[in-house]
Amino acid sequence: MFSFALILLFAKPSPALRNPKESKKFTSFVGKLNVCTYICDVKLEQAIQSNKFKNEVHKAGLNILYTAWWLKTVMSKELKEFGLTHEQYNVLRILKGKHPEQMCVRDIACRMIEKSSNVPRIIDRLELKKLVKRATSSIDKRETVINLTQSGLTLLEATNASVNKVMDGALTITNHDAAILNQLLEKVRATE
Amino acid sequence: MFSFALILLFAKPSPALRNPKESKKFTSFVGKLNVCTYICDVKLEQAIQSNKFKNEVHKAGLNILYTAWWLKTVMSKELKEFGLTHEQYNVLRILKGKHPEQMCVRDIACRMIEKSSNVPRIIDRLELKKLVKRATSSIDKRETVINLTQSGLTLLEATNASVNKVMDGALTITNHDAAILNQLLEKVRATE
DNA sequence: AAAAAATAGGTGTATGTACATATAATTTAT
DNA sequence: ATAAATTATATGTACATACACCTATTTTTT
Repeated sequence: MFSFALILLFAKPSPALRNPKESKKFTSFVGKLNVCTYICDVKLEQAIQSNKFKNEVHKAGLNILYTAWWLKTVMSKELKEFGLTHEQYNVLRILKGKHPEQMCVRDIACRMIEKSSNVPRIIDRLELKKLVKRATSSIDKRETVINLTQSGLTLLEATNASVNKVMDGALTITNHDAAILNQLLEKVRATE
Repeated sequence: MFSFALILLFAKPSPALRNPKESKKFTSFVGKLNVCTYICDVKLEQAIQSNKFKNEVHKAGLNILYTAWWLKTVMSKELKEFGLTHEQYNVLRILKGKHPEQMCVRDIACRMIEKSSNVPRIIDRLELKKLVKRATSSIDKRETVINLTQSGLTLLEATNASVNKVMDGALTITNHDAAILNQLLEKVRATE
């Protein structure tokens, strides 16, 4: 459902037989679909047209990167309906978690999934859309405190239902498998 | 080792006790370290300072996004030594896979991990650095064919060793666990 | 063969990322 | 109490992403 955009971009195989090796490799995976760019691809091998991985660990690294890209694409497609980017939505949700308390920029940055996101500039855009309000903290004048506006709150509520529905639909995994996946991802990151 | 940049940005806890609830939540996780931004964080809860997940599936979604960000950061740090970005490195590796055959832009795009990367512009930068060469295909004049130069090949070889070492060091998971992880990630994406 | 459709690549714009640096305010060290 | 260090935020720049749109070329349709 959210895959149409990419299908439009890439759906048809390259013209005919100019590159027969290519088509062969390709069809050996999935018949006549040009899976290399079909967003619903299941297999990493198809998604990035490679099956030469050094080992399962290396493959897992690529798999994590690819799955994250896939998930972001699915989410962004949904968020676009509401005029929000993934990052703007993330900031709004973080603010909601404390609402009606306000938060300073640093506290928001700490809770971002992508730590190096440039929070001041994301807030610039939310402020332009009047979804949040900025003010200087009276306690510490270095701090900028941010507050959800009523319209920000309303938009977020409207978005949440839609996003949750898509997430539930897209992530086809049981709660039990998800728990194992969570453990493994944390093992992956367990650099000593 | 690759975490210094972020530690510098965020390492010290907020000044004192202005927000005691906050510090408490924080110290209950890891003592005196401000884990929220410590790049080697193991637990997602610490990394994004939240433990209110709808369910394990939802948490897995965030965990995948966070792990991908973490992995990209680790890799990028290493690639910077060679003056390459993650995406430029990805394109070079894809070209190497076919070398000495040349590839057209579309074939490269198909193999990218992040499908919507703007390949022509990434190639612009590689070309400026004389790591690749562009030419118009004689068979189909719409196509631009790209070739690794000798210096591109040399740089890639130098980079690979370094990147593999870091990947092996960073991804602390057994081959067996990685295989399970790969299966689970493919289940996640198995939208019907 | 001519018209229509599709394809490959490129470009423009808004947004975001990565990183260096700047400025004002606050805290710490002396 | 003052100087030095730190903190919070913002800004500038290069690179990348997301998406719309453009042009030249090739393929398909008629």
